[in-house]
Amino acid sequence: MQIAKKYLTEGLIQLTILLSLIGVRVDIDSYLSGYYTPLIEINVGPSSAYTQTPFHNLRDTLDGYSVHPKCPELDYFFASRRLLDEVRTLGSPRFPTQLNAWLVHQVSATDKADCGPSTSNNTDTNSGLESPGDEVRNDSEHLPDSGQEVCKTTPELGQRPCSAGACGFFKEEEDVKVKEEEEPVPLTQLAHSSTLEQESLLEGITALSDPARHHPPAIDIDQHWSNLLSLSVTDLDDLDSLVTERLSDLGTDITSAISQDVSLHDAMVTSAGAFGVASERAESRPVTQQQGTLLRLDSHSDASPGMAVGLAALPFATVCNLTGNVSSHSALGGCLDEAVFDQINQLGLEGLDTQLMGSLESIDPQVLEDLDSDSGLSLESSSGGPVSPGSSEMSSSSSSYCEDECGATGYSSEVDSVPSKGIMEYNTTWSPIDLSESVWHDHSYSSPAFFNQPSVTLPHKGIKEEPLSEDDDDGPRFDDRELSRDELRARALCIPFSVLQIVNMPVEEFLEVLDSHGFSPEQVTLLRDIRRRGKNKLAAQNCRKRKLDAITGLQEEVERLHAQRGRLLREKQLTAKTMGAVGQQIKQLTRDVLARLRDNSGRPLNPERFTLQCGANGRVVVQPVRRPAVSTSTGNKTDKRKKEKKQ
DNA sequence: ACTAACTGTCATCGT
DNA sequence: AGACGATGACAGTTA
Repeated sequence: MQIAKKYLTEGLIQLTILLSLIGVRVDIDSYLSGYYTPLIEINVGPSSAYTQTPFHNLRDTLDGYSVHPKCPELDYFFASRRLLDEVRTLGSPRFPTQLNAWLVHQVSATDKADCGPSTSNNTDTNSGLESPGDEVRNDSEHLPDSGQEVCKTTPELGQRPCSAGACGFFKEEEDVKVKEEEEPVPLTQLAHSSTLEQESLLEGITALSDPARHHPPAIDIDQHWSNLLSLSVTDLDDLDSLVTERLSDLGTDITSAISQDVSLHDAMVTSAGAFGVASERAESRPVTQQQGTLLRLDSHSDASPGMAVGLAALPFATVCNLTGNVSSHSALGGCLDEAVFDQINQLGLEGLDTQLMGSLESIDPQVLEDLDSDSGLSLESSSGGPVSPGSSEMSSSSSSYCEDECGATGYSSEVDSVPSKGIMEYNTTWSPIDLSESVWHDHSYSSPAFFNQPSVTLPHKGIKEEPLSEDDDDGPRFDDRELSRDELRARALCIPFSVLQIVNMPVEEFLEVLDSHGFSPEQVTLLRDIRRRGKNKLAAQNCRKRKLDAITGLQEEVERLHAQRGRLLREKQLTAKTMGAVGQQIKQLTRDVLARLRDNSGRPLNPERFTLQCGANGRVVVQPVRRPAVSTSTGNKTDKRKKEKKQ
């Protein structure tokens, strides 16, 4: 998931950069939220919740190419990633995406305050023409002539604290975690490093796109577009034609360029403090809004490869040169109309990966503290159900025991709390892998609360509990919660590990814990029992799930066989009817033929005494009807009986 | 009170 | 030998 997110984010960021360079302001947050809808569908697979996958094994194969055979979701996921890598190696800058949110207009610095962190736009329907509505008109009225175009990406990409893929890609995130141990930095901020890195990159690139600093030469707009479109002669013919059509509309108002589904407030960022404002607004945005956008926006991953060659392949300078012209709400705005965007939406974006990632490496971790990611998808996409209490505490899951059994662990990965001190040493050694998206349900050991709260187990009935607010303190949150027996035992024996930790840590780590902490024999026994019971609990859940699946499969097969039986019976009846009809026809034909034949005496043949036989060579011959052997046999029998009687 | 469904746990077996 | 997964059986809980 993280990898998919990363790719997606990269692509969108790159597209955003490109569009910003030509003066188009893009709201990618809503798109990013919507992108995960299909991923959610993947994650809510039927067996995902019960699949126990030793993802600590995957830690050693961060590329993820070694997929546990029992995790089809991961298999699918890594296969997709591998395909993406292969596509990457081809050098073709393509990434199938679709953007549904666009905004093309300028905003003055004074509008920033007016716009504010509104959240209404993201909950609008897909028809972007109606969503911005009045605001579009207002903004168009406020369009300053000297307004600067600023590319803004709302950092709403909720970064899961850990996932197999993310661990492989965001090394710097791990570095941040190490640093986090030194400084009590909220994990919430740290977990979104990927997004922040991209923003940092954008911040650096914005200088290039800033018309105030980068005044492109005044070149004819049509020539620019000709250059632009000529780069995709084969794949963008439609786009070309569309653009040509749109060129006739160059005189239209700039507001017409707002094609669809524009999250106006999110997209409007003035030139002053672009990213700061963006980040602040991102923080203030309610998560529920992200959910709304997540459900509202659709995303396509099936974009035709042919369309993948486009803006991403544009020379950087060419795009830059367009900046000033387009930003001045010239007639080019008409070119950026809906139909054109539909084409552009499918353009590939991976061409700049290397360059961008290189810039991402230079992220300043300190910046992460100022930014937040609403991660409108983390909770929803991961749980597929009620948010587990304490899900917000998965934080340390980004750095702790979210390992294999996280398959049944559920929920998510909202990162916001302080990691458990007792497990800090493991936080640094275990790669964070968040498989919460593969989880459907709660289990005692799966509650994310246990990551941070040693010796605390969420009882099963905790599923029905309302999700706790994320800003709750750890202490009272768990005091009023019923503890499992193992948690009570662990507390009684002062075991500094939560049940979840005990269960989920790799065996090597577990043995090391047993050896290095100087536990008493009772404590060791309890630790082993807790681990055994926890694993067995998950195994039982998995087993039951498989059993139900098997039952379901058998029921389906029974239904299928019933249907097949009925179909065969009908075929049999039909065949019998056909055979009967054919037999009657043959009999009738035989009678007709025989009636027209004459014997040596010139008399017609008796149909009862003669019949027609069709030979293998196709010849038809008249044969006398053989008396049934039964009659002879019966005669023989009667003879035998007579003889017996005589005897 | 009874029942079905769900869940945790134990014992056992195989890998 | 030990860890682990799978699974049947049993018991507790809950609706």
